[in-house]
Amino acid sequence: MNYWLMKSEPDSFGIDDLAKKPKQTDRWEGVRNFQVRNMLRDQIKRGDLAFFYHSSCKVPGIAGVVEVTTDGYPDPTALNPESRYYDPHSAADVPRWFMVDVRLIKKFPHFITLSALRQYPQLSDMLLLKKGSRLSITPVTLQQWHFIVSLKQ
DNA sequence: GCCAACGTTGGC
DNA sequence: GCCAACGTTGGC
Repeated sequence: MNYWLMKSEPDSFGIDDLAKKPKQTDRWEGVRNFQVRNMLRDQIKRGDLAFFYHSSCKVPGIAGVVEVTTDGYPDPTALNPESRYYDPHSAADVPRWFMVDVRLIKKFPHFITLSALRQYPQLSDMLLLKKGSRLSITPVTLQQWHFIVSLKQ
């Protein structure tokens, strides 16, 4: 079992939007970066856990925990010309983009801000905090995971 | 295969 | 809105 951090812009889809979905589950669609695609296709598995991170907003940070409920499977929005995620280079028989489903496990009672995360030397190696790190999904180590979930809430 | 130009991400 | 950092594209 592995741990991840998944970014979403709360202005378009935040943790409260996930909470309103049936079964508090939704597709994590629209990833269009090859490194992240490879993670979704090959590494992220049903049963993995991930932090739900709010990015590109007034106060970025971790809002809660989600569970990955599927292995990676082809992202149908890539084939839909009406979708903002449409990719004309994608084809049904050769899927180019992948996604997983996620289910809300817990919204943190207190949002953990990015600036707070940066204060802990225990997290200095966290990929999210590395300069220039822009991937929308990053791995989290077991140690980092336990440290963050144990922060006073 | 190189690399300039361009596009995107995302914190600030 | 700015801009650093990084990814992608495409001419050569």
